[in-house]
Amino acid sequence: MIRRPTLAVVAEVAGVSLKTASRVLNREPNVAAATRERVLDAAASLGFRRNAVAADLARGGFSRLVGFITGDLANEFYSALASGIERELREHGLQLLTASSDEDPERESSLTGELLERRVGALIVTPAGADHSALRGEIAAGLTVVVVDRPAAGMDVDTVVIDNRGGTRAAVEHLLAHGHRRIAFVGDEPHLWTYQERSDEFLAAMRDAGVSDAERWVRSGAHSAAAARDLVVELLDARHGQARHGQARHGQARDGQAPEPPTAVLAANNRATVGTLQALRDAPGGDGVAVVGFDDFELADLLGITVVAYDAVEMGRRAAELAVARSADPDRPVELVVLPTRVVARGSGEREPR
Amino acid sequence: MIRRPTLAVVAEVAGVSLKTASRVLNREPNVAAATRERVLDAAASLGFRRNAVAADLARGGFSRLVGFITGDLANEFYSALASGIERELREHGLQLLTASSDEDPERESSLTGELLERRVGALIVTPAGADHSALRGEIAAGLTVVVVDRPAAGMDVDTVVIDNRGGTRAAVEHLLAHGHRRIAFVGDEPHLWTYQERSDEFLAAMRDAGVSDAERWVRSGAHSAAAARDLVVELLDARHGQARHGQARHGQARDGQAPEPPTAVLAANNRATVGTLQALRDAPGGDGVAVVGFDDFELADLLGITVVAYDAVEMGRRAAELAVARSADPDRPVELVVLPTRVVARGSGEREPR
DNA sequence: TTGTAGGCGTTATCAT
DNA sequence: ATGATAACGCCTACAA
Repeated sequence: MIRRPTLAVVAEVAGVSLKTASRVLNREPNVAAATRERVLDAAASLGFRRNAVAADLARGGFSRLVGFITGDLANEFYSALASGIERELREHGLQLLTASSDEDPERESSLTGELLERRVGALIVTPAGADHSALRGEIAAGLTVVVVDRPAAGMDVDTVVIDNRGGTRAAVEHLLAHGHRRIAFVGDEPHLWTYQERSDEFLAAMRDAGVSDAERWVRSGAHSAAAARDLVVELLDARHGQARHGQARHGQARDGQAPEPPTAVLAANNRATVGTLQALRDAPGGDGVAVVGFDDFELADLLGITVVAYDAVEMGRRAAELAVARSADPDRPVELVVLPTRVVARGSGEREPR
Repeated sequence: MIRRPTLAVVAEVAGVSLKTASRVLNREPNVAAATRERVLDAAASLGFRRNAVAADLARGGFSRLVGFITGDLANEFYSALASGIERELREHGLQLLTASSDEDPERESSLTGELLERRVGALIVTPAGADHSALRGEIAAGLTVVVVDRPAAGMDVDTVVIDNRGGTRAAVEHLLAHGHRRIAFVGDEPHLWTYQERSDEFLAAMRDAGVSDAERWVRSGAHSAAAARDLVVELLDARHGQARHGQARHGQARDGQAPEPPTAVLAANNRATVGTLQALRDAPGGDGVAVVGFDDFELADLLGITVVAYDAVEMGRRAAELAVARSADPDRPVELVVLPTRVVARGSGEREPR
């Protein structure tokens, strides 16, 4: 195991000083063409490879690495983000360091620590917890932080999100336009920002359409497809309808009001969509119910599922872009990027109510 | 933008030498308890964070980073790999640096270079090209390389693959057991190792079952769902059958033989599966055709698709494990890990031929 | 255009 | 148990 040649060796072989060799290999100006040649030849013949570790240390401050802390890399949404981030970073000569928090705030903060030890120039985060005290200190100390997907409460940092409200409203209006009034909303955990945005706007849109008691059909807890499936099965069961569900906040039956099953479902995330489809397949009274899902997914096309789609790769790219911009100019105003969504009609959302 | 406190500062505040502070923070033995306390206090109060860049440089040789060069991070298979890799690396205090080659050999080699500059301790690669001359030199120089998914031709390195032949044979036998004899094989690009393994074994299994002319139903080029769809539509069109397809190597019609459409399709990768399903939905004569897909996917369950499944996250984990093991002992024998596959019956593969 | 000196923040060696 | 001192490989001044 021979040691790699260093810049000093290259310089010696080329018969120049270390600094001159450095200049050549960094494409700095003010080097005679002949000298450049000699250095390049020497480097090539030695198989020289600059040591980015040493370079970063010498330069001081941050390394040319950017950290990405995600909920779970195996999740297609996060990996799409990672893909967009990596692509953009490369344009700027930066490398991506990824770490999965498993949506665990504690793990998130320990990962943050590890990445900071690596002196990442920026941290791109899909915040798991609500407490970002650790990060706040770092930001004050000059760390660039960009959050994606959900804003970080109480932290004034660059943020990239999608237009959750716009997408939700478009979905609701799409269903309303096809004649639906009894529309159910099946969402993830209520504490998630995206849940709140989407459910709030769902209710607002319904209210604007003259449906004032849409709360009856709002359900949360669809963190997995299985949970979503159960929620929808229950919704479809007209005999119990809304009253049975555990979440008193939303599910209250109004006295004397006939429980009616929804004719359409707005599934507020991709797992909810899958669960909803399972429920519609399995439960009596499931067919004919319209579905619009938030988040596009690969087979939505084949399945004919109407969705609210957006570009996750672009989201990642924009986040990386913000990270780079802020690193270059720490004083620039904080930016909030809101990416558009669009309804992609594929059949499931265009069924008329029976 | 204040500079971070260094170990020297911590030592000074604690009233000890730099080396002692270092010992404490690295949990080295031979430090008096009282001294340890003082150093820990100083570090905490200063908000000290070790600089991994400097540490790696001082230690010399490799950094505590591992590189992963993948075809496309946005692809769910690769991101599953990345997830498994990252999880395993973390156990060993290593961090993951990811880079996407877009399956472009040229890009793969430039990424390799960038990662090597970062002095990664190991490189985990899903090899895109056939030429790995650059890597070979590095391996000779002591770099740990592990390849995943496909072996690297002409390089004797640790490898993790799935049992492509076993999975293929199981799928074929599954279909044979349900009465199919006219089974089509729809695969990716012929130059891919996985294609070769799967198509070879397909033919062997068919031959073993007494079907000697299964080549008639072998198709390649299903790199995208759309391409796969076209291939299957053509296969189903009994009037032209196999003769029409451009790939003379496989598709030759035998003179005087009646063209018969297949009663079952073995889709050799997940995109091929999607395309096949689209074709069966759209083309006349498509329904009733049995399908088994290689690679499991999220909605296979909902769609009732029988697949050859395996654990991609585990694949990544094993690769990382090998990388760690070899870094620790460069002289250990090269290992080839073959992960098992299993047929998951969900309906589409159990249809009897009409 | 080229070179010299000093330092980046650790870890390793070898004393004490 | 502790500490001085020299690497590690490069870059940034600042000369020449």
